[in-house]
Amino acid sequence: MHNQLSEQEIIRRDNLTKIINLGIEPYPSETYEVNATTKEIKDNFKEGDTTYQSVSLAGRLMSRRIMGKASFAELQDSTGRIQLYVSRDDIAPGEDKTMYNDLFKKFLDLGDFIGIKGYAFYTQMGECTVHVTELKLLSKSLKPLPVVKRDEEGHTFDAFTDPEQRYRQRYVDLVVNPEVKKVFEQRTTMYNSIREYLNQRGYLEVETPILQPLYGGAAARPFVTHHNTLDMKLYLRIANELYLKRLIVGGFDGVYEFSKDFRNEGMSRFHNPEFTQIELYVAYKDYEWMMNLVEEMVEKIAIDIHGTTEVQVGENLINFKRPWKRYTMYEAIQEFTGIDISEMEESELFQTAKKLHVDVDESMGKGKLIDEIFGEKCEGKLIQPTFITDYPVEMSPLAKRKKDNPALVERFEAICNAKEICNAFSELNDPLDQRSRFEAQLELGKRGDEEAMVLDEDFLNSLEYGMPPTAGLGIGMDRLAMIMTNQKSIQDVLFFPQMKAKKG
RNA sequence: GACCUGGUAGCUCAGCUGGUAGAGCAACGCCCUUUUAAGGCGUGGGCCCUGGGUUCGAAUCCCAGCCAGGUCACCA
Repeated sequence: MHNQLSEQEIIRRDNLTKIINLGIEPYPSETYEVNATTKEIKDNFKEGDTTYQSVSLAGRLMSRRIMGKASFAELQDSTGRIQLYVSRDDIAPGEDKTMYNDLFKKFLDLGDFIGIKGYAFYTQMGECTVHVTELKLLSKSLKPLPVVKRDEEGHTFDAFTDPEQRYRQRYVDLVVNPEVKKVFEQRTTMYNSIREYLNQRGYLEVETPILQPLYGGAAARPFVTHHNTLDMKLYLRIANELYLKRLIVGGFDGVYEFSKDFRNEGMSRFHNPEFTQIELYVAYKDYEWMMNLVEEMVEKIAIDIHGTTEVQVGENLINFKRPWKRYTMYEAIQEFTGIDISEMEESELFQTAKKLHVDVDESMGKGKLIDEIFGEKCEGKLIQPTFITDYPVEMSPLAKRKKDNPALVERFEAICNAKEICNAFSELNDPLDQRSRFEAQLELGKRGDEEAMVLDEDFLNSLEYGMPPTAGLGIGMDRLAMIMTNQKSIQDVLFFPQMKAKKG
């Protein structure tokens, strides 16, 4: 890093002092009253209308085309851009032409925040424009923004595309790439849609600890921290599952939380160290009931964002319209490999996996083998939203066993665009079974599995008081946002994705 | 973690098998009162990611490193 100023930065600082010398405050603090947005004017103003004849707008100056005593410029506010027409004798009506000749033409720079008053009209070229009668500097910009231009056919010139700069300086990305803002607005629509759906059903949005003395509810390596006063080790949560279930024990019928979770693992275009899940727990329900909820809720999300159940994701047009296809894991494997593994024992499964060229090794148990075959042969082919049910018990230490087959659990995932978008099950509420499942996890931990769960004595204590039959759900909000907004990388649905610190 | 690709002006990029660093936009100066991605003419602007090496000479070749993207591996 060098903190040498560039030529353009020096010029802008110079302009700043010239503005101050004119007696103009470059960073005024009073409210600037705005009575319209650029979008509103462009959408509604018609030639000859008496509306928008006294507008007040504020935003950034994004381009300037000076033609002597008159100029065209563009103002960008949070809703878009509109053209401004600035004539010398309007903003500097008397003898003193400083406002136009110096301030507007020389001392303002692209990116400066200005407030303008004026009236809307159409130019001879048919462009909706605001004729400026008053102009005020609201905040001076000292660094040059990238100048991105677009023509009528939507071709972009000199786009600001370098991913590293876009993510590290998201503020610049947002100013200059309007489609980026849209992604994040859609992400928020998704959250609002879910809140609306769940609140309407009477479920309570809650908050549970992020700093936890024990981490649980998922298989992952945690971040570790330390509390000075208590002098104790704390973990950043990897999930909030065990806390929400304690609330069900406590007597709530339905609780949910948008949970920022943290996992100390590798990064990829599907993994950021901190990410968001929504988890939902509803008493007296099971996973079948929860499947219906997911279908209905995700269908609503698509409609709230796009106005239709169909969403274009890369090459694929995905339709979230209910009902979605449902397979048991065995059925899915049979569908995509033609092999029925439902009656197979471990050795036969192992041979089958090898025959299918699935990468397996001797350490894998029956459940893991099935999961590997599914992951390798089926998941990638599931583009339209599909439920997969009945997972092996070994993979699911917090889920309830199936009545008719204790090797399986009442669990489902929804797969969409070849990726898991949710995970849900009938929650295990038998405290004795839960204890033995935790103990099995401890064994895995002793054998070196760094992601094995730890035994949470207080959680078991809560189950011993009694938890009603409960259905639980987790949805990866970032992954779902990627699908709903058609983005290839998780970094594109997070404002500030994690980046390695720059040296220097 | 492995491999591949990249890092040059504020932005987007050229710069071949080594010979003093280039374009467009942006900036600066001058001319222009309804123009439009880019009006005309002119002018500046670079630790060429960092550190070593080879060479008379390195943006370019070699080695090491940093950062990023992609593919794969790992992974609820």
